[in-house]
Amino acid sequence: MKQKITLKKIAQEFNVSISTVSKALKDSHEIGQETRDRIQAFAKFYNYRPNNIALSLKHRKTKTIGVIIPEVVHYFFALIIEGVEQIASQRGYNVVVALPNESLEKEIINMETLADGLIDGFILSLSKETLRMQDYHHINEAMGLGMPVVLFDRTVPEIACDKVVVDDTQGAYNAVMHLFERDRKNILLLTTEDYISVGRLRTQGYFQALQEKGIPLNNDLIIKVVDHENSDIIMSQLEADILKAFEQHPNIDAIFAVNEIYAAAALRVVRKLELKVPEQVSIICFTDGLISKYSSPTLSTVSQHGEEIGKQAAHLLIDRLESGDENHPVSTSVVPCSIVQREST
Amino acid sequence: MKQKITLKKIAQEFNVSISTVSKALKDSHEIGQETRDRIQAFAKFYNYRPNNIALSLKHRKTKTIGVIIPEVVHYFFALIIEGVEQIASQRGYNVVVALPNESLEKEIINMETLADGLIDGFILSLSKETLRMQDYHHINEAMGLGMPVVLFDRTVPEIACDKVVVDDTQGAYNAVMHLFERDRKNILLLTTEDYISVGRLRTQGYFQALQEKGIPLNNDLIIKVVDHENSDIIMSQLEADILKAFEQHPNIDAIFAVNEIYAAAALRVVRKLELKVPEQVSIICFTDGLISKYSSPTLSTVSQHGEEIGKQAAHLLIDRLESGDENHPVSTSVVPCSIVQREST
DNA sequence: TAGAGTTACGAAAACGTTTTCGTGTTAAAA
DNA sequence: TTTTAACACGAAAACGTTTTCGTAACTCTA
Repeated sequence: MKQKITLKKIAQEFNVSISTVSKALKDSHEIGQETRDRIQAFAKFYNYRPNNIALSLKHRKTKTIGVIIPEVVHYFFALIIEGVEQIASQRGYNVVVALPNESLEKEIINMETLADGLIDGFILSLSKETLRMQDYHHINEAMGLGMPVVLFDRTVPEIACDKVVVDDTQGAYNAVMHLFERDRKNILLLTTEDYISVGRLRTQGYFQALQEKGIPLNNDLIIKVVDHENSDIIMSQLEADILKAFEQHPNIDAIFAVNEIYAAAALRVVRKLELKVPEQVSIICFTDGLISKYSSPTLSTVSQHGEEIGKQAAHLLIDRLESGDENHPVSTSVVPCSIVQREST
Repeated sequence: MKQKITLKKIAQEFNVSISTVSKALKDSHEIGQETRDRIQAFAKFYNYRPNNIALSLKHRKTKTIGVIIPEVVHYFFALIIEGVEQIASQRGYNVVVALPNESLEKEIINMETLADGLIDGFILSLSKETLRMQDYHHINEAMGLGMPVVLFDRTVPEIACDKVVVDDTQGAYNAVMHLFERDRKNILLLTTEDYISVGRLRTQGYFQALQEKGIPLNNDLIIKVVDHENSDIIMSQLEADILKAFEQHPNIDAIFAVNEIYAAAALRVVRKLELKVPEQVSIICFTDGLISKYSSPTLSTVSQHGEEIGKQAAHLLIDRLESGDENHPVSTSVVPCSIVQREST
């Protein structure tokens, strides 16, 4: 096993000092042309690469940013990462990602280990548990220690930092309007409990659209999915609820789901009832992911433009990092949603 | 902004040396009980946490392992990460993940930046492009520099390192047998081009099963999907191919796909043809992911137990890291597949 | 030929730790 | 009282860099 080559070894080889080597490799005019050439050739031959750890220690910054994603499996989050990576590499930063898997405890651990010198700043979306517990001390602590944080998608007002959010209310409103345009009147809403901000906001959008159309709110047409560790239980409960809704209200002619998993459940029930999509029942949902794209019929969705969110978050973070200004004002950027129409509407 | 607290600052506070502080925090008996207590209390109060970068530089190891995943969006890879994380945190390691997005170039960049001091070893699955180009120099270079590598899922014999693979051939064989047991005779195979090892192996399993049943190979029943940057083009081409196969061979009564995306395409075509699943056509595929779980009907799959793969890979890597033995023998561990039966068979 | 300027390099500090090896002080043993 | 041991702590090197500040040896200029 060849050991990694260091400045010291090169210096020994040429009987010069470490500083000379360092400068020679940076093509400093302080070093004679001939020495420079020889050292550079040698370094190239042995594939010298500076040790990042040493650089980080020296410069007290790591040029890497940490992305914390509650759950990888969402295509949406995958897009975020891609967006962040694009901008990061453009602007000379590395990206590492951590996956607390919706757990507050792991979120804290992830943040702490990353914060201990490994990264310069965070881009993160809060885990469900964090939201439920309303425990944000770790985020605020990190910021208190001068570690910038950009929150995206699942944010809360209690944390004063840069944020990138989608216009959930507007997106939901548009989705429901999209259904109205197709002469749908009785729209079943599948949403989350209110502590999930995005669920709450999307529910609001639904309300707004109804109100504007002068359609009275019918609580029977709102199903709030109760979260549970076991996703199978969530799903079967949800399907039962949807079935019941259809039994009580056979005139339901559209479904709006706040994510594609719920829409998939709806699709199963609708199929069981032998209703035609989209002829008898239209379906539209948030999250333009794999399930919507590959289900049959394919599902119309509200796309949140994950990549764009990732890009903006990265820009926001790096801008702050490079401003060096402690009082850099916080900003919230809102990226609009757009409707992706497919077979289900 | 409070600056992060360091040993030096604590030392100043107490008018002792840095070494004393370091030892006190480690509860060394070299330091008087009283001093120890006071320093520990102070450190706790100010929430002292050692700087990881400095530790890494000192110990010349980072206690973090890098996982390189060609594409996040696969649920399978998400499971891998979870498995790795579990074992890693159990054994005191951090995990960072990089996502080259199926590109050889990004794979190389990712590896290089991580290798420059950020991690102690790699767990990775080769990107499609890497496999196509058969360019493995970066992997071998990393290993040459004493950076251990564990390959999983998409592996090649040209790289001599620890590996964790699924028994693709066996899994495919079992899947096809599963179809035979349901009296299916004419099985359409949807597979990849042969340079993707897992596709090739799964195709082999299909051949084996047919051979054992004495059923002659019919090339019309084998569709090899040509890869393309634009997944929509892949999909529509695939759907056209499947449709053609059904037109030429109306007696097709089952489909075996090497991944769930292809199965989703099959499902769409079958629906278009108004064939009942599973009554008229059974479907089974590799990759027990979200699409299979949430499609309707739900798809039977060959599960590769991603989490288990991740766990074994992590163990393999950490074992090697901690053995300190340059000649630690390489091993390949094979984790069996199992069939998850759902509505489609 | 003295002074100034240039060239080509080295010494050393710094980043935050850990760890080995002293060493001065005090207490116990001979 | 001298020797020895235990105790409590500090100095310094090391990890691999970057960077500031010197400085010796030349080369000009006047």
